[in-house]
Parts: sequence; C-alpha cells; structure tokens
Amino acid sequence: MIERIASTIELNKTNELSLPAIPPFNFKYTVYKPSHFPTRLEESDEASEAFYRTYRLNEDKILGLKMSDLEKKQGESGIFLEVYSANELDRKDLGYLENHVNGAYGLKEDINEFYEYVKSDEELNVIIDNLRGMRNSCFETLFEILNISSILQNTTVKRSEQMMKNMLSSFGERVIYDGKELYTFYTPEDILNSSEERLRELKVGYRAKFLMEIARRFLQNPDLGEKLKTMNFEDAKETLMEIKGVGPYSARIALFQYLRRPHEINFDSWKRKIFSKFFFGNEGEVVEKVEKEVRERWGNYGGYAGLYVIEDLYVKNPELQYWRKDNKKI
DNA sequence: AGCCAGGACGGAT
DNA sequence: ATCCGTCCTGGC
Repeated sequence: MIERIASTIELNKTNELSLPAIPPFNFKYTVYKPSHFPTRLEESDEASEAFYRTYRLNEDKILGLKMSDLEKKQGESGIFLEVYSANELDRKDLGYLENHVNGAYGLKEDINEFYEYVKSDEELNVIIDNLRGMRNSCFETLFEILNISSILQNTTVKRSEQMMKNMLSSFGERVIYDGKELYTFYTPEDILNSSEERLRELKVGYRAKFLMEIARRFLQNPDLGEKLKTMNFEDAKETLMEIKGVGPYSARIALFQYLRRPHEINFDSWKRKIFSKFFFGNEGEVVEKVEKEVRERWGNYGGYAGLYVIEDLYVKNPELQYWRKDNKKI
C-alpha cells in the first residue's frame, strides 16, 4: 500500500484570538498535564511559558497553535491563542477553532461546581489549593483519543510512548512553526491507506487490527463523536464498546476525557496503586475496594477529583515521570 | 532460555 | 454472568 512521503509543512502566523475562561483558571495545568506521557503533538516551552499544539481544522487545514496565559497578557482569565497556518483562515474557520479550544479545555465550564461538591473533603482541598482553576483537557477528537487509549492498553507507558512516536512519525504531518517541529495526528484515511502488516512493523502488536477497525468506523461514521455528545451516559458507553478493541478501560478514558463526564475514572494498574495508597496507605488493595472509596468520597465527581490527585502527585514528584524509562509501577 | 504484566476478545461454562 | 486462554512486546 501507499504511504505518504514524509514532508514538512511550514506555517506562518495568521491570527490572534483571546479566549476568556470562567475564573478561576489555571493556564499551566489546564493545557499541560504532568502525568501525560510526552508526544510530538505538543510541547511546553518553559522559557516563554507558552504551550504549542498542532490541530487539524475540518480534516484538511493544518494549524500550529501557540497558547499563553491571557491573565499575564490582558489581566483576564483565559488563553491567548496565536494561530499559525499555511493559508489565511476565514471567519468560519476561526469560529470553529475557537469553539474547539473552548471545549477542549473546558473554558466555559464553571469549575466552582466541582469545588462546591467536594468542599468538605479537607485532604482533597489541600490539593485543590495547589492547582486551583485546572480543567480536564482533551485536545483530541474521538478518533484520536480512542487511538491513544488503544495504545495505552495492556502495556507499559514506555512502550505506549514508542508506539505513539512510531505512528505519528509514519502517518502524521510534520509541521514547523515558531521554531518548533511537531506532528499533527493522523486521520482514519491515513491508517486505511496503510495496512495491518505495516502497523505491526511499528510495534503496535496485536493492536494493529484494532487500530484498523477504529479507522474503518470513523471513515464510515466521521460524526460519531458529535453523536455521542447527544447520548445519555449508558448509550454513549455502549456505543463506544461496540467498537472492536474498545473495552471498559478505553471507553472510560473517552467518557472522561472526550465527553468530559466528571464521574468517570479509569483504573489501570498504575492508577489502582496510586489510589490504593492515597486511600489506604498501601498499594495492595483490589480495584473494587478502591473504586468503592472513590464513589463514597467523591460521588459524581470521582473522575475530576482523581484528576487533581494524580496531577498533584506528579507536580510534587517530578521524578515519577521516570515512567518514561521504567513502567507503570510507582 | 522461560515467564510475566498489561486490556480486550471470544469461546466455554 | 463469570472464567480462561490468547493476542504482542519488552523487561526480568
């Protein structure tokens, strides 16, 4: 099969947008999550305190985004967005982009509802104080987040990182803007124009057939993500798990990240240990007991509270990012 | 060398 | 409904 010949697209700055957020808003830990394994989709620039991220607008227009803290620029909560592109963007494109960033980072969500819900949990509130204003973030489309959750399943993070790198460098578009070299995510067409054998060469293992299947689904039904947003919780979960390769773990990642259901929390062995230790002081408790504690303590905001616990742990213990070299064990 | 961890599937019960 | 062998790769 034909594989796209590697090329690099250079982008130039074409627009600036100010995207206000409902306060409080924590720019740094909304756009950047210390617990997430690094990919070439995005880059955090410490010196300029800017965050770079690629974006495929309406499937064909390739964008490079540079985000910074609107508070520091204009004294208002939110994101200052600099847009790099090959061609000028029209009003419709910009409206679509603005809508995407608002949704991806929950800028229009009132995080105070979560704080109010858990206000009596003193231990959690110490953590919230450190990260106040942090939102759940998911810049990916449903197709993309299901690729990531498939790549995360049943392996160590180090190998997930390797698989993602291989997939992006083989099928993503390489872009250069503002001195950064990053990749866009690939599309369902990119995968279907390749082959299961080729994916196996990229060390995704038995997931090759799952990734082909996911690509097939989204080629047939590109609006699946939008459809899921209109469904109730059970129907959305059921629809996700109809996709071969998407089980409970991957579905919960999509439900929490993409559909922003604050209740959902997914327990892989890594999170099970972290929360076992957080609740009971040891890593050994079974997932049923850990999950029961999440429900009793945090109810409908179990996923959101969990997000704060995990990210706080990584902020305080940056050496935990050695999972890049080691594995999920803490 | 052989064995194990890590989600999901599919067949057996 | 629950259990179990299998799929892959990398690390021990």
